[in-house]
Amino acid sequence: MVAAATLSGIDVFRSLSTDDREALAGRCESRRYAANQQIVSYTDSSTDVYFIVSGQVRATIYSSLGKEVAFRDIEAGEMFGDLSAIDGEPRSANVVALTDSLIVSMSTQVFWDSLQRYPEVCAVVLKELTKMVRGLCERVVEFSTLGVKNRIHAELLRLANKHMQDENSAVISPAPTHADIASRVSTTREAVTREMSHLGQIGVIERRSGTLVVCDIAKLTQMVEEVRGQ
Amino acid sequence: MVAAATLSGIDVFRSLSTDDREALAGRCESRRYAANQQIVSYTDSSTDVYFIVSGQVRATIYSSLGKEVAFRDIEAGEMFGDLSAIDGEPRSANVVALTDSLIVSMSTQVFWDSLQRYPEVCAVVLKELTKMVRGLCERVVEFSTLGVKNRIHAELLRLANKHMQDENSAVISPAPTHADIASRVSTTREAVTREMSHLGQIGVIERRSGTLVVCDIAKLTQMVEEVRGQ
DNA sequence: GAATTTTTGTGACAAAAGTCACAAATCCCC
DNA sequence: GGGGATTTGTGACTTTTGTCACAAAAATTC
Repeated sequence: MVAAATLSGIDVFRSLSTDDREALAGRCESRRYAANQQIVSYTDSSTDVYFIVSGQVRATIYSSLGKEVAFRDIEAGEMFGDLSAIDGEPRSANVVALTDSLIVSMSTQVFWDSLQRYPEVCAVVLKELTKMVRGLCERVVEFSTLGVKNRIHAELLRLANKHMQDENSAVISPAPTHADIASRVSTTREAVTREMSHLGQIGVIERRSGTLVVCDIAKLTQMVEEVRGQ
Repeated sequence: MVAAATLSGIDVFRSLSTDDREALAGRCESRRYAANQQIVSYTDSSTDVYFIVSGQVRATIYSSLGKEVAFRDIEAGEMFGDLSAIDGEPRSANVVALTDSLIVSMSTQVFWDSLQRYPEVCAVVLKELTKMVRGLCERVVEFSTLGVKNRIHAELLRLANKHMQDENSAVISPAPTHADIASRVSTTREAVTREMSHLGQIGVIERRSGTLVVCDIAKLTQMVEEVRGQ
């Protein structure tokens, strides 16, 4: 059982009236997860849908045997587990809490009910799926057309755009580790280290204590498409 | 204006009653496209949704500058252009007719209407999007974890699964060109040629006139995950 | 069925990316 | 504020992938 107010922070339900939200809240569960705790495993066959009230969570995909790929980080207000709820197939990813998190879950049944009953909810879900498709397309194109260095640029750019400070610079805090970036663009930690120190030398990024500063977004933007990384 | 019968071949509308289909058909247009004719360009800002009544069509994504990636082939009964209709963003891909095709189009407005009015339609659209997400995830994982040879195996396997003949073999006709396969898995034509002649030597595939025969699907399946291509 | 045009096959070489092995720098926790 | 754990930096080397340049084979066209 969940308080109606809890759902007001969830993107998908934001447009509902308080009454509707209350009705829905009565049919959800909520639970806390500690950092590093597993929430969904790509082996299990549950089909619940989850909503992050607070905290942050990471989805990791696995290849048919073993290797893992950082897939996406999911923030407060967002949803995950919808794929399995929609098509009934097994989960596509492992989901682990990055920080202590409060998470609401809903059965497939209730989820479908709400999609049918509230067109606004349905619209938001459609839009989220669409956004995922576009994001994934971008990633596929990136893998197909960009070399490792350029993919690193692209990833830094994405990070920068999420943390814009002013027109041309961004402060990313806490700074992601090189290994982290490497896993997102599928390369090795070493390649990231090398390229990032190069970017440091030419003054595009800078690192101070625990933060990463992108000083020249314009230049980085331009570098993404340049074939020669140097 | 479109005959109601025309829509009965479209997956998304299959579940509707004849009456509903008729109502909807009155609000659609239909048009023929010749092979190689462009249907949607990734530059234009239309937001119509298209449904393939007959024929076959190919969507190609473009990177921010120039390079193209074969994205997916779309068959009779399927839909495209839904992304832009849902989120209002520009088209993500070029779409070109592969064969002479008959295509029905529907305005964004009518599309949303039908999503709201007919829950079955909405459910199918949600499922299609989900399927795209899963397919793209698979592709991303593939790029991240598999080398070129293994990606070629995986692509052949996908083709084979679409054209199964019996338990362990498939006949693909017409055979795709090597350049075609190369573009789907993002490598060079030469790499495909080399790997395919190797597969021929070990008896996994065989080519006869215009067709490609996968004789040993089991072996191919096993090879996808093997690190050594040989 | 001769002449093109497209596809396929292959070798030699160049460039890109990954691996390994360690040293140095930072971070974090009592 | 010392000490262990984690993260970063870097060189040497291997493997993978792509590029170029042609020749051979097939498919198409007229």
